[in-house]
Amino acid sequence: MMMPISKRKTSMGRQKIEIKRIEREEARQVCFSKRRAGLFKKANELSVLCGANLAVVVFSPAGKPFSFGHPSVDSVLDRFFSSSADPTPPPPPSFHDPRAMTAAASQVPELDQQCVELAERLEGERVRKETLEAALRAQRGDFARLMRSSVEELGVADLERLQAALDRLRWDAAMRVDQLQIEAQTRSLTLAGDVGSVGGGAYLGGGFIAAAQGGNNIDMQAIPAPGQAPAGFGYDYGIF
Amino acid sequence: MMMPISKRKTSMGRQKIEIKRIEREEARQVCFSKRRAGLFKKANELSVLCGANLAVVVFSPAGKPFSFGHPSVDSVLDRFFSSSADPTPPPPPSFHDPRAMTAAASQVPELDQQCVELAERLEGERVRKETLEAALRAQRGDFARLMRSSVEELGVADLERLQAALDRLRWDAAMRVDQLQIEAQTRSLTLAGDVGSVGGGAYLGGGFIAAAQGGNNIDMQAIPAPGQAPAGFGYDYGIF
DNA sequence: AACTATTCATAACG
DNA sequence: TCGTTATGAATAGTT
Repeated sequence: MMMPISKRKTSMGRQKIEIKRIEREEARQVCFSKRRAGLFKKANELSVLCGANLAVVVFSPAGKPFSFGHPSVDSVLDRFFSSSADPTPPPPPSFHDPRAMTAAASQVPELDQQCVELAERLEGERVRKETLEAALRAQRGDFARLMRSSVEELGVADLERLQAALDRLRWDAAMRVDQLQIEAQTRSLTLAGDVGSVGGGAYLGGGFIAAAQGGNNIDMQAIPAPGQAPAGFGYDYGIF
Repeated sequence: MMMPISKRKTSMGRQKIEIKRIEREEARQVCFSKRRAGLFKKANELSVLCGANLAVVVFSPAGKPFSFGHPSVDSVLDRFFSSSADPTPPPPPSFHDPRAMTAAASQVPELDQQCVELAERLEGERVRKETLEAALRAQRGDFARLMRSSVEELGVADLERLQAALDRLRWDAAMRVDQLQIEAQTRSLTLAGDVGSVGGGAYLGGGFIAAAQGGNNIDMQAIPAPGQAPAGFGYDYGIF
């Protein structure tokens, strides 16, 4: 066990540290980089080893956002929101997009007209939708900020009023959904009857990402430019 | 250096494994539990050491959702969405830069982070209260109008997503209401080690995983089953 | 960024 | 699921 005299310890090795905020700015930044990489690696391993869907979103001390997701950040967060938001949909809608029935239609000639109408309506709707979604996206940030600020800074009374407002909005939306459904059903009643039930061609508008198993269909990226929309992130799922 | 014959290696220790899907069901579940705990621990350490805001959402192989966030999952995801949707916070000044007052930080590691956050929130509230409330009222009105007009135009799929989104927002607000009410109480309870399972039955169990290192304001939980109030702290929301 | 001594995480097992 | 152990991995401090 001879040590070459000339070669003493060249490192103190890893020292034990307390888990508390690192005050020294530079050290904090270095630690962040290392540990963020480690965290993402762990996240990836977990997703691969166990086939788990997961998303990680991290803001650096400087405010830069980083994210990791399997199969994608969006799909995981969508799933998360859905599972947490589902509790109370009052007039539970049973089937989805009228678009789904377009394919199922037209066996009977006289019903083609219905299909055409629906398709036309769809087209117009699609155009309008794009415009509106853009507007809504613009609003989304504001609204998110509104929620955040209200959630953190307003009192209970304000929050309850806000809840009431949200309830009304949701009610309006639900009413509208029902109307559209009834309308669609009425118009295509003689067609295929009940078109899709629930699961059918459900992901027409959603665009679900199939999880590539075995391989690594992952999504790991950093958003460098502060003050810019994170390129490569598709938050174009429509609303939220 | 003779080994006592009677005492061979009692463990193979950690073996190197390939990062690929674990096929054996049970082993996969075990691995998931351990690694999820490890991931959350790492996430917590990162948030504490570097003061980073972060959120982790994980679905178990069985589909059960787990989440960890600092300061909270929602706030981080809202910020994430905002930063991707609207990188340039206009009138409402950015209230989210914890780094702004980090200089005044720690001597007492346990309480430091909390103090900073509380002081931050208080300060922000004091300075912006009137302005904020006015802005919120205005924005709320605008948003409501926008939504009302939008529901007339959007497709069913979009409307359903909107419903889900509104449900989530309402859920967030409800959570916050409750948090405001119990904040003082729970603050003293947030110190705990890792807690094991998320008890409960099918799919989404109630229950939670609370873990706080160094007395930080974090949020680690499994979300509740649909139709149930978020359980785990032993209180009831009574809002829905 | 690279290096290394050390702490930490965890695969295998009871 | 929980505890133990030996070993693979992550990383704090230094260069």
